[in-house]
Amino acid sequence: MPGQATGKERILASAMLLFARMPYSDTSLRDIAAAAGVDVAYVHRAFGSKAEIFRQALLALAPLDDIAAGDPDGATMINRICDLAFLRDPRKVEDVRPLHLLTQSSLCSEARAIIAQFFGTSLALPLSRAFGHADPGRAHFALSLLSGFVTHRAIFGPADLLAIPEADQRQMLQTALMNAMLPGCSDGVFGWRPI
Amino acid sequence: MPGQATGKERILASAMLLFARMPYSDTSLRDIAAAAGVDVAYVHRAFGSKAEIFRQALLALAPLDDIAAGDPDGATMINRICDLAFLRDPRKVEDVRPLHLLTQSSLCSEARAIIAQFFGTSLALPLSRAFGHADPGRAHFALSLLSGFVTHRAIFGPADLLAIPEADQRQMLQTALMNAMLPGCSDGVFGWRPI
DNA sequence: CCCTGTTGTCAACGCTCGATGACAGGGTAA
DNA sequence: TTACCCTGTCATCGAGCGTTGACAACAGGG
Repeated sequence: MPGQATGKERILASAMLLFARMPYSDTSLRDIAAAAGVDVAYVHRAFGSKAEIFRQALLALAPLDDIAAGDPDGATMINRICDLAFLRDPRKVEDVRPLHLLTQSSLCSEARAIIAQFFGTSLALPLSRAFGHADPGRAHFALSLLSGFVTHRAIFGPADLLAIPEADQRQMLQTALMNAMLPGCSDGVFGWRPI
Repeated sequence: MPGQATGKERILASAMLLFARMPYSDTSLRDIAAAAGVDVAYVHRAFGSKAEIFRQALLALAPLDDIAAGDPDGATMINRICDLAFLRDPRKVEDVRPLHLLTQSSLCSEARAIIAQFFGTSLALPLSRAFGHADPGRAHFALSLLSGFVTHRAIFGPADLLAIPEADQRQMLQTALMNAMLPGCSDGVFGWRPI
């Protein structure tokens, strides 16, 4: 945490980091306070409640809205979505991938509505549109595979999976998402070829 | 809970139900005790610890060991694994799918090790073997997609996804897993044809 | 100067949690 | 009968949680 930032900023940065690293219920205000170098009471005082801190940490990830910019085709869209699973956060908050903050707390009731809305409007909708609105359910299906991959890798981190070079992991994920979106995986509608 | 069953049995049945419905950390021994109609102390006394109850609930609900019975080929193995996501519990414990118990608590640190071991030894290993040990990382990759689908559908339940007939959902999932396991998805090594 | 708001600390509250020690009934075997 | 385990209850413990009230330091404006 940079010492130059104000306490509130340090709290939010710490919250983003910790909420992306462990689920909502496992992240205590005392942990956040310790990481930000302030008192527990001030963490609560500055934001009002724990749920509000989480909400603001989620909103701070807002740049994900740009994902549908330029009305991309299916392959491009999937490529961008895969970025969320592999690219680090633009603010370079350590090793936090943007999607981690969504998946880590997906089981938490306070966060569920926000996350569900994000998946629906910011991801599934543009993804479905990029494939010609073929079948909106298919977009949700593909995204469920994506979030599973992100969660599984982050939580369990099976050695066998991590042994695969990241470029190959990404290739596998892209293929899986593309196949999920295309009813027939071998027709190469968008010039796509399975590996 | 049937009144004829012994206390220990009622506790385990309640634990299976509750652990599959909400994450480990949100499920208290007091909830389980109330559902089983016994005292909190006995829940702990009868099993030793909360983690042990969870472990036994896991073992009881998903007879995952049978999944590799008969040394099945890849397609059969994937078919059986999909059962975990769609079939109800054999004991007909309400609407609980076996995999729910695994995915609901996957984010909880206390349950993580237990679940990780389950995924590794009871699922990934036999799945990998069914495909000729080709690439153990690929099995973990496929399983991550599976758990993502189960979790996503259970937690968010997007209307567009639920609108797809269950048989079609299953077909999509099977295809996705098969494609994930096969480096080339169109060669039909096991007589498999994409939808 | 005083007044006021922001930033922050300290100590503590009430609550829920998992876990324990003491103990009671009831069946069984010696 | 006596001894013993299994089943089960009651009261309680210590720890961690989110939250709150009281208050200190410090700034800026009148």
